Amino acid sequence: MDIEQTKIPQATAKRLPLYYRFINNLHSQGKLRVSSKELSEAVKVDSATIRRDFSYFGALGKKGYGYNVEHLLSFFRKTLDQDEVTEVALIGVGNLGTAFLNYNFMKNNNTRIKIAFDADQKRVGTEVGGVDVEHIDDLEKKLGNVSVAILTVPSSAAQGMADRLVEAGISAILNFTPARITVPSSVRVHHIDLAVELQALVYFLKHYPLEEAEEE
Amino acid sequence: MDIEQTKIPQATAKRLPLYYRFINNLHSQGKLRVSSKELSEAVKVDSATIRRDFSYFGALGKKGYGYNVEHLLSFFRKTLDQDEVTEVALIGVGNLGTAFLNYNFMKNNNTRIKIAFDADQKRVGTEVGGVDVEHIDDLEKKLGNVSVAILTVPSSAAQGMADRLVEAGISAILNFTPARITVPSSVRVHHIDLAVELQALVYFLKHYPLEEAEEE
DNA sequence: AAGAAGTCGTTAAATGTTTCACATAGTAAG
DNA sequence: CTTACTATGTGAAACATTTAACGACTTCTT
Repeated sequence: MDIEQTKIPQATAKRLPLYYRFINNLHSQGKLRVSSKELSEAVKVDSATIRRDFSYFGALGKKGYGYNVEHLLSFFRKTLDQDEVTEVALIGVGNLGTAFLNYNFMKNNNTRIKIAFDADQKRVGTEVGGVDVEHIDDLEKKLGNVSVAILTVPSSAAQGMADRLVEAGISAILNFTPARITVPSSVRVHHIDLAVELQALVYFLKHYPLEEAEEE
Repeated sequence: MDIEQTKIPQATAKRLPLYYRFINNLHSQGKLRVSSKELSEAVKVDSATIRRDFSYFGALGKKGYGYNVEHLLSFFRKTLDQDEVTEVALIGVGNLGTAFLNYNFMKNNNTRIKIAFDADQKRVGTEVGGVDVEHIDDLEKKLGNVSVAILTVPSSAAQGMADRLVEAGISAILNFTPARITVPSSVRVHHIDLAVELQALVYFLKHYPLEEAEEE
């Protein structure tokens, strides 16, 4: 079905959801056409990069005109499987987990947090952001065929939970704990390490001076 | 002072905080030496990449021996300015903001959230995770010489808040809103877009199949 | 209808990052 | 001391990504 798509660079793939959201915005605003230059200003990605990214999917635009918003939107919807919702489980309803549950992922999105798990009996049985919280002991029983998990547990519990998720058949984990988890090569893991992000920003700030402020 | 450091690749710079944390762990465990191979398994970064990264800072190791943990740690502490705390302000004490305030950034870290701001009078005057919450109207008055801001406001407020932060003299913004904010070129912005991260993971899962599970 | 202006899609060049592979220098042991 | 081993640091190759530049085609203007 998508043998060709395998050739799309990862850097491009990571930008697709971003493009999708902005194209969606344009569509809501009733805009009919958009150029790579305009889009570039909105998403802060070089216009040549945008044209290159789009070109991996064939000729989406028209020379001298730009891109038709409607067409672009329906194309991206297909490509990002916006019509097919991916169900997600959230593990660990602490502060960060709660933030996720309350975050409205559904606005432009193809993912739904279907179920949440926590070890704290006080939270079990409650509903957070419209999602039922189950006890972590029932993970295997209640996970169903959910294939993606968001891991927002304390880092000491991360590897153990990852093992259980893998055993339960999960295919991908979005890991928000500082722990670097080990999983079989068939499971995809993305790390988002908030402390590292903040430290890296501070490091860049101190060591990579930007040009001096130009007055607005 | 760090003319040489300007040459360090950004990809390397982003890994430094990660290395630092794991070296710190090893030190706490009383480990005296570590090889690039060992470290590689812990942080999930190729050992050649680790050696290359370290080499930008000169010869930190010894051939045939590896790296002295104590020495590595004190080197990284200096390099990442661990002795000098960078003060951070958090804007928007919603779910995500609260998660940040409760997150213990201080464990291995050179950053401290010193003050938080919110528009909701009910939150003003309270303390979350040990940080006082001030009213957003007092931003300019109470910001002091804080140079980094974490932006966890609704995306509709993002650009406006960014403008105020810039005006108030902030140097770097960690933007958790989906909005792509526009700032003068002297201000550094990093985006972390949770919805995009999740969508990208799902996209990779569907379009970039990993090798089949090898039994553990 | 013709010329001017605009914008894509792409070739080629530049830039950035990772990985291989090995000479070298140090360790460890007898 | 000598030999065997180990693991760094790095030159060079491979790989990945971005950016510049421009020919070709479309739309717009007169």
